Amino acid sequence: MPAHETVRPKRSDATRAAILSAARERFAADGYERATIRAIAADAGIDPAMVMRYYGSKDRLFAAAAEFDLRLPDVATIPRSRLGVTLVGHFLDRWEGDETMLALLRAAVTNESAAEKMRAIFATQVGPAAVRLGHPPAQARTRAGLIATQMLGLALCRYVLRLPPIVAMSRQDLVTWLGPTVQRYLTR
Amino acid sequence: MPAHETVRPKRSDATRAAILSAARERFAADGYERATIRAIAADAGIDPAMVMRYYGSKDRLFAAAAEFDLRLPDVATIPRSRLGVTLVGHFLDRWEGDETMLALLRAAVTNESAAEKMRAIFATQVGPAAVRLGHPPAQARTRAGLIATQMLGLALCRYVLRLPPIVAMSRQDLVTWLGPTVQRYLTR
DNA sequence: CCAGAAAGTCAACGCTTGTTGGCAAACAAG
DNA sequence: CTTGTTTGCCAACAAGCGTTGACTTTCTGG
Repeated sequence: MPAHETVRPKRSDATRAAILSAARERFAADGYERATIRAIAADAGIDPAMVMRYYGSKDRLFAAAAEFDLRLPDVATIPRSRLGVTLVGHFLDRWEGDETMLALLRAAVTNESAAEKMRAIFATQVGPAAVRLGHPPAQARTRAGLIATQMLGLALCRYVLRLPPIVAMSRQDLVTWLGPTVQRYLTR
Repeated sequence: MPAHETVRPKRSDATRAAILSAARERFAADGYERATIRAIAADAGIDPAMVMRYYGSKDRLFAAAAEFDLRLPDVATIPRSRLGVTLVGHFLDRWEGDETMLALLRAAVTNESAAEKMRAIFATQVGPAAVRLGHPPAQARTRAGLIATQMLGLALCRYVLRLPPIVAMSRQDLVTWLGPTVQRYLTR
């Protein structure tokens, strides 16, 4: 197989993608243990055995389905005074457009490898942003953690627990209320 | 049985208590579905059938084990400027001394009746506190929800996900950082 | 001391789960 | 057309689950 040619898409790619998409949905809706391979396979319209063939085990399927990048903007390009509101808005966009984060959050509560993935996201994606703002590394890690408490708490209350007052709030309301909090955690 | 006499403690009360205590531990450590009746019974040193006899079903056992009262102090007696730090300290005390809240949080992510219980706690215990501070009811509910995002987010990161920077922080650090946030959510 | 109730044990049920191996159909290459 | 490989389905497994009913042991009131 010549390396310079584009690899021809395999016939099974569509199935793989269908499995991954169904898996994200189920993990997001039900959490790790209640999302069954059989249900995921049924959603994808294929046999449970195919899930095993392509992903090996439920654990590895979850690992593949929960790959997530926050895609944080470069904080250096954001006006200092608008850091908080911008980031809160970005988190909301990133979560509502893709249920991967919800799957990860629901699973992380009872699954250790999912929890580890969540820790890695804040350590490797939010932490460096705080460093770029001029904070020493140790302090940057703390600030990233504080942002996690507020933003994951928001996700928990709005999407998982569905607290009525939080569900009722508009995107703008949330940005207005939580923006200053994140601003303070990031800039003192 | 004369009503004026104290009811003699039944012989089974110790067992009932042991089951409840083991159940709280397991639900807190493993979440609702991974905490098995068999494991709870083993921890309590009795047969799984006893759990069924005394609590009827796993659902009802959980309901009994997750009864929780925040025991919020009367906000009217707290100096206005210290409301935030006082409440954050109180939440921390209430959570570290009793794993019921952790059991409830872990279970609420995948169990609807646990989620309902969590919603009720903030609606009936935190909401009224905001009303007592002079806010109109609708606004008080919103404020209680905002406090939930921050305090449940803290519990999630510190006790469930175990984010290292949040685990490393002292009680005093947390009060200092989160106090002003809760203060703002409560007093504008 | 004795009958009846309470407390506790034991073995099993029906069901669901992740996972496996064998076999049929569809495709690709010669 | 004939191979060999890829893709897929089917049936079954071993294990674990919540739950049940029959049985034995322990206590208690008269």
